[in-house]
Amino acid sequence: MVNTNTKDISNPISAEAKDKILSAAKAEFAQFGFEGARMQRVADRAALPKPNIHYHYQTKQRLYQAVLENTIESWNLAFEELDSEVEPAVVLETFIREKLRQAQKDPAASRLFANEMIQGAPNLGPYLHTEMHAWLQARTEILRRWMEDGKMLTVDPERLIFLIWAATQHYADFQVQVLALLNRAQFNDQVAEETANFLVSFILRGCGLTPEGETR
Amino acid sequence: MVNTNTKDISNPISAEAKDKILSAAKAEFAQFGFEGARMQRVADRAALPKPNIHYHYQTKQRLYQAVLENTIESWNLAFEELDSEVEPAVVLETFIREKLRQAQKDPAASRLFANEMIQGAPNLGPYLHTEMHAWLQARTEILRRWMEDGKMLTVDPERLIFLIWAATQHYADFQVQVLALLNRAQFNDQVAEETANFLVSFILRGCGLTPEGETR
DNA sequence: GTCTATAAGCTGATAGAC
DNA sequence: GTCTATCAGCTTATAGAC
Repeated sequence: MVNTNTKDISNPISAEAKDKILSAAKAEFAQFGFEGARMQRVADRAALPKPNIHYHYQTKQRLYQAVLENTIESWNLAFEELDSEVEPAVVLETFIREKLRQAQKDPAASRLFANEMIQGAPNLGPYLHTEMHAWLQARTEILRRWMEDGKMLTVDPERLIFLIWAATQHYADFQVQVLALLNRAQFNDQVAEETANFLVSFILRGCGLTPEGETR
Repeated sequence: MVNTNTKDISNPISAEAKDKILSAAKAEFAQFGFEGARMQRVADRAALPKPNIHYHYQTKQRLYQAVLENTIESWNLAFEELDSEVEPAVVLETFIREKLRQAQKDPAASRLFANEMIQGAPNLGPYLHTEMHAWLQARTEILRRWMEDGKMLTVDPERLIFLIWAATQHYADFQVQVLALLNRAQFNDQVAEETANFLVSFILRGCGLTPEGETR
């Protein structure tokens, strides 16, 4: 095996097919989970014959892992920001808005993880205890420092992160419920903006960080 | 069909078998979703031969709908409380603690709904637009009245409910992730208590309802 | 009502032509 | 690398004995 990268640069046509398959598989696994996913539907979504999928990824299990790795990659890229020296309110607001933006732009990624977690993380179990744990530790350390410095109220930092994750991912994972209950047809920019504004002001207030313009 | 109830009172033995099947099916559908669920695994979980499942519920689809209806029933029973004349802080605290208690006691119910929503609510679509919509309307009306009366800060009432749902259900749906990141082996009473205390004080503060003992 | 045996069709995966 | 044809095993569901 010469090249284990996601994209095989040596053959653009093959790389394009692999990307198309990966994207189709992501949607399929996100909606139905690993066991519920069908290779035929992946092929249909990618508009390719079924054997092509097996040619590029051999088995359903390998395809699933490729999708997971590919998604985690882009997932992590976006959230390194929460470690700056700027004001807590600004950092938290950026974090919340970015998470919500991802939930709107790529709900399939969120649903893919939700499915994997609901099933008990059979594939991402090790990841939770290593990279994700380390990521969380680094963020909570920053939060703890802010609390010690009196820059924000003292709250359980891990559970604060959990709440932000849950509250933002909810708009991807439960999108159909949210839209039905809000009488909206789609999760467009307006709904996203209203949601972001609510979440930012509500969560900042919970952290003792009075949103600007609010009188106390 | 004489008796369409969940429990067939006329035959206790049969009723017991149906309950055992329903409980097993709930666990299976909660973990794998409708398409990922296997009738053989349902039978194994119920410790019954597979044909018995089909004798009582005919098809996989009917079994799934029976599980959904059964779960919604017990789901709704617990949340009528949010319409009293007592203090907002008390009502919200009761609501949050009750939701979290359910997430701990019956995580399968939460995961079942999560799976159905992630898949786009193919079976609960109508329910979202009728009963659930009506339930939410009634609660947000109470919240709006409290806001008008100055009893709490003015925030988007629908999204406040969404946040409480998301934040509490997270501990059922993402339990494996939460436990891994908190370095805990199980979601026991202590973890639940710590979580409830965090959520209550954080969310009440977000609503402008200072938790008792907090200095501002 | 319960269970063993089995049918009919679907699903992941491959053989082999191009 | 891509596609048609196809296999082996699994999955839902039922037939029929008890």
